Amino acid sequence: MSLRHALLALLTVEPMTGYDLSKAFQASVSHVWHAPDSQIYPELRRMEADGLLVGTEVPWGPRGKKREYHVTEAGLDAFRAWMNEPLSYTRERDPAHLKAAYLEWAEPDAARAQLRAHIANFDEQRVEWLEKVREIDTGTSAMLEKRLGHAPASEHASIRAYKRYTYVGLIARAEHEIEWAERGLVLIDELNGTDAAPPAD
Amino acid sequence: MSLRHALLALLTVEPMTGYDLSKAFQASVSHVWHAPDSQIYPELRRMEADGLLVGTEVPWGPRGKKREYHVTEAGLDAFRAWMNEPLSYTRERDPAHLKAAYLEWAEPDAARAQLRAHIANFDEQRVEWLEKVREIDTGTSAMLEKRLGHAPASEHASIRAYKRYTYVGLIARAEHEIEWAERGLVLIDELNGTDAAPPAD
DNA sequence: CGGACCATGTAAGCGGTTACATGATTCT
DNA sequence: AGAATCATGTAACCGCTTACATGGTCCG
Repeated sequence: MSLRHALLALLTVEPMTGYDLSKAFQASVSHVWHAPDSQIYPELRRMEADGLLVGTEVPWGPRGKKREYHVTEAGLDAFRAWMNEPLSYTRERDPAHLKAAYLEWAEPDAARAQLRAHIANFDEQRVEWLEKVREIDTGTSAMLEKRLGHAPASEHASIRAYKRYTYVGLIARAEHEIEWAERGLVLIDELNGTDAAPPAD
Repeated sequence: MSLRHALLALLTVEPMTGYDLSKAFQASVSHVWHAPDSQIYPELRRMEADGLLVGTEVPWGPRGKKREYHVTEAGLDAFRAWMNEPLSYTRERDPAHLKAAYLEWAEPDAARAQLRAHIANFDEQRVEWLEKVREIDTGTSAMLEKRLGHAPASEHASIRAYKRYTYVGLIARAEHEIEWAERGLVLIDELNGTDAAPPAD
């Protein structure tokens, strides 16, 4: 049910079409939340049916049209309610750590490749999030600046701070995952005796 | 598709029933992977149909019976193949960080409660994993000791080391999440001016 | 005899993935 | 004219959750 709230979060900035939201997901929430078109369009229809959004047909070119959604009062209430209610933490399901626990079954090279992929994955995320923080700090995030434009000045500090806080936390987590995988690479070498003889010194 | 491989991982130790596996999930893989009975039993049937397992009916009491599964060669091959192939990293979907990014929408107290729940959740996990590491170190993990009993002595170090490595990594991650949430609590206080006046000293 | 535990599922539904399908617009 | 992009979905399937259902065993 978080897709619904992620969509609400984005639509609190300004009315958007399904296509806009799809792009916004990639540009602004990517790596915190992902959703394909095939999920976004039907969900928007459902949200409209539930009264959280109102969709209006907007002409686009001579024959084309698009549907722009804006949040209703009920939608804002639903979003605030979600923000105020505690999250239910679901059980861990972590394939990378599951595999790590049984790494003795893998070929050493496959085990190394696994951990290198882990590093590559989180390094990529890290770079993206560093860029997000830079955008927050330099005022070059289109979505954030629009959001600030519609919010009272008294809230600007909070809005900016919470976004920054989120991304900085994700960067730290990515760095932790990278360090963990790097320790794993060392461990694989140790267990497979790549070092000729441990120096007794 | 990881449930299947988690089940294979556990069944490489010794033959077990669905009920045993359900318990083993709670005791040994809990918080790395969770699966309810309603998922385990049908999956075991499917795995048997796919030739990865063989199930044998074992009498249990005067009229009762249970089905004990053991891994076939094909099952071992499938498990090794999974261990040797790289994981595909799926997109992030992280409700806690999604909410954190929009914390200005929550009441300060709700925001605090949210972060405290985050701390409680990861603190609980941390305690469980610390206990797992202790069991590994003291040789009091039933599953691990059984596993070592069936493995050549030359592999004991690796088996133990990878399990330890996994849990230590998870502990570090939990601690990171706790630290992040604690920074968040400080941030909420700062933004809501709980401190009467910042000491200029 | 009752309560804790052992044992094995079915069924409905949900959120998400993957693949497919269609057509208009804008720019070069 | 063709390519990139804008725009909106449908359909099949999959893994997982939640709720429900049933019956046997073991021990005090």
